Amino acid sequence: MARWQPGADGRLREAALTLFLERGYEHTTVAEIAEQAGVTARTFFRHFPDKREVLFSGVEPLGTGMAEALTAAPADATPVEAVALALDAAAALIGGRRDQSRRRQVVIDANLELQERELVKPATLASALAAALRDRAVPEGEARLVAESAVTVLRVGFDRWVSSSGRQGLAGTLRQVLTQLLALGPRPS
Amino acid sequence: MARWQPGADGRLREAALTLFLERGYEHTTVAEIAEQAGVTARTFFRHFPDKREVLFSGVEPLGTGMAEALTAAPADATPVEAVALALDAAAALIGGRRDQSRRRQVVIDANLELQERELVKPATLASALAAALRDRAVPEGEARLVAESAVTVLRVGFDRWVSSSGRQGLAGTLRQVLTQLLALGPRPS
DNA sequence: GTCTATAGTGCGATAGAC
DNA sequence: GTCTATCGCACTATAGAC
Repeated sequence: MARWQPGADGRLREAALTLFLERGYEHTTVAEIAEQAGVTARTFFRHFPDKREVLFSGVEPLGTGMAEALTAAPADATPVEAVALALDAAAALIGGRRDQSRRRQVVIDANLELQERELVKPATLASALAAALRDRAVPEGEARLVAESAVTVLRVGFDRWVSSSGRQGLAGTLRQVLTQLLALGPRPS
Repeated sequence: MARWQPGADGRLREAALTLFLERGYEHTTVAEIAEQAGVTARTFFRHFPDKREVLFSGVEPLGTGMAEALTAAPADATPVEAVALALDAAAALIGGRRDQSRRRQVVIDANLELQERELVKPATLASALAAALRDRAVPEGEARLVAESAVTVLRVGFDRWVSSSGRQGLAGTLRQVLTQLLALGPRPS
């Protein structure tokens, strides 16, 4: 028998989510999470710098993945088209975990400290996307605006998807929200 | 002579901003701010629930003002047209204090704790705007998206305005960014 | 570990506007 | 008289210095 089971990372995430839902974030200790995942507290901190991070570290790949999609988009794609591809990439990354996303949202909504932390994510994500757009030779002003709007679409779409009955996938929801945003024009007088 | 001079609120804000710029947020005590404003520390806390808030409480009227503008917009205005009016209201509220806004930004950019706090503001603002839009019988989904986009425009435009040479007023900048956003369509394939 | 400075609270008293 | 903004002081909690 193996000395340790693989996938400690995912088990820790799952254990944390379960326990946070059961007894609340503040009333759950790292030791309890580790125990439920079959590892020691020391191992927890090897995977996550602090207790909060077990809920948030999963979203870093999102920024990377979306930025990569922007970079990989055809050279002749408009900024908006490139962003649409980045949103597809985001959906591919988290679209399969709707239930987990919903549980995570419940935990965060119940804790003020986590909510503040949750706000940092879209802000850094927007910066990353803006940088990737600038690398595509998109002018500074437009890059910032398009990146922020992409994050808006992601956030609004994600919320819709999480709280919906789930007939539509995340990718479809994001596309739909993007379309809705682009259809807001024409310019008012 | 009066026992106390009126306008303690504004004096405290100004004193705080000046001192924060001089010695940094963390190296300025509430007592010092109060002294410079000609009041006691106890009075500071009667105006602001905590030290950070002296930098942020000024933006609450922004949410109120924008929400009121949304409510007051003509009944036949589209959501986007109503939002344009709300952005005008925002510009009227802070457009005259470009220098103060810039100084405030310098202070916030120098302190992580303040940056986190700064992220909460747009989030609550978006909620307020979404609520005001729903009161205009805008469907839930669209209200959320339009409100978030309005905040995006406000944030991007505000940044441009603060860091620009200032030939263009805030109102003009916001209108310009809104136009740019609405011009992002048409929908990509 | 102790000591100190600071953030932040509770409450009674006071001065002036109305 | 009420109402509001202030002061003054005693207090707790905590973060950092030592």
